[in-house]
Amino acid sequence: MIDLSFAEENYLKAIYHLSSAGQNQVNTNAIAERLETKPASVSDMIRKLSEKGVISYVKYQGVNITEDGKKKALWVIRKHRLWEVFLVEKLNFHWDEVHDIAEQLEHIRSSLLISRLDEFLGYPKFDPHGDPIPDAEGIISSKPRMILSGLNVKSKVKLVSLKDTGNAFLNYLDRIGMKIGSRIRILDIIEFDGSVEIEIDNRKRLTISKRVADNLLVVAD
Amino acid sequence: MIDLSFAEENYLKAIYHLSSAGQNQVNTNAIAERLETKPASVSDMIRKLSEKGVISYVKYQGVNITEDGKKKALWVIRKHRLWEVFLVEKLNFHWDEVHDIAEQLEHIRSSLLISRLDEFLGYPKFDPHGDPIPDAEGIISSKPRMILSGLNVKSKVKLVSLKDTGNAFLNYLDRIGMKIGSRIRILDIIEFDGSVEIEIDNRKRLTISKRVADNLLVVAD
DNA sequence: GGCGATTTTTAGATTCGCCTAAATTGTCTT
DNA sequence: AAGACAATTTAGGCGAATCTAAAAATCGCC
Repeated sequence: MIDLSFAEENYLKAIYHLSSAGQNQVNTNAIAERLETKPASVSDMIRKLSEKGVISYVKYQGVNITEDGKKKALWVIRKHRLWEVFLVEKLNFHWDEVHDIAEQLEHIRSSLLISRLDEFLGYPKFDPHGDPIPDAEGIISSKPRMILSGLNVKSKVKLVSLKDTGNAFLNYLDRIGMKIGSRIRILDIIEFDGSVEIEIDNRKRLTISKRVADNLLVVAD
Repeated sequence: MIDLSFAEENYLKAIYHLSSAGQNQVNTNAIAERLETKPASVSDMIRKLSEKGVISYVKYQGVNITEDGKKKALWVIRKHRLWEVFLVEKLNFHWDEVHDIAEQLEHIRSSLLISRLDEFLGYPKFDPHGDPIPDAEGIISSKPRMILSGLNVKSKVKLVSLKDTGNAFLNYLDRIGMKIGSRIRILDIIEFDGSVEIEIDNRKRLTISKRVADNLLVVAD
């Protein structure tokens, strides 16, 4: 059970994300685009990863991640998200500043380090973007996330993540007093433009545009 | 001012340590031995590092680190030692467990991360082994370390580091109540076998063997 | 001061991760 | 159903970092 290289871990992570966010069959170009590399490089790496048993693939027909591959990907994701919590909670980074650093830290090899870090952080269940943190066995025990704009009137949900993490959007959310963890009740949906009337934390009522609602990821509450 | 690769950073660090622990001229074999690599690989890397201006060298005549190289080496050392403090102080690692992990963490690229970490740790001046932590400018402001067995009677010193970090030695120190930071007064030195009578923290008196005294690094107090 | 031993460098190969260019396979449109 | 076009793979090459084997330079001993 030899370790994967940094590059291999990054490919595997990309394949995991693509396959869990869409169909099972992940295609070469999608991986290349996600990793900002060339399809030819992806083909090369796919061969190596499949020799190592973390993905299975048939030429010209895309990639499937294996159970072993999924476990390894989730281990990297666990490390990434725990480090993000550390950076935000302990080192006072803002949640939109931590990705690049966590992208490096996720490759540090030491399972003892990660279990100690987990303990130090108080066993967090979500990272600062609202994404769930897999446990040491790679199990994600959390509700599926949904996009607010896809829900029905009267839904009661909790904000767990954002799709857009640009400053303009973050500032807007600050201004209306909405943050990760906020309870949201959907009061009405305007058919004309898709804007949504909501109540935040049982206190504040306001209307948000469809554009905003498209970028709010929530779980049933 | 392009970043050095991980391997380049490791070579530079080794060269720095060798040149500050001995003569200026560092020879190829010494570097190879320290990095557990082959002299041929070292020759190759030396060429590259000197092209980048971090060392200067004349063929067959060893290596000198430049000012720029020293600065870069000290930056890596600063990161290494701060991470060691983090691992011991925050994650409850024992000081003899942290080296391999810090060896990985020292290559993480983000000066903001390091300044935040420094702040989080309360601007420590020494790592868990007693080695001084360079500041952000690469300046080490701390007294030179000495070996206890080389001092005279009546010296008053502070324990800052150990040469032997094996478990047997650490257990012994625990047992006699000596730890990094302990104040030590030298009461007498037995000529016959070089053992040393000391007083620890103005409380406890005992005699330690020369062998033990050889492994205690102290600074004037 | 010369010669054998040691140190250092060079030469040539390998693996990894990437690239470009070209060939191949698959899909879609008409 | 046959091209045209898109996706994918192969071929060949490159730089980084390593190695072994061999050549070159230096050191040190007599």
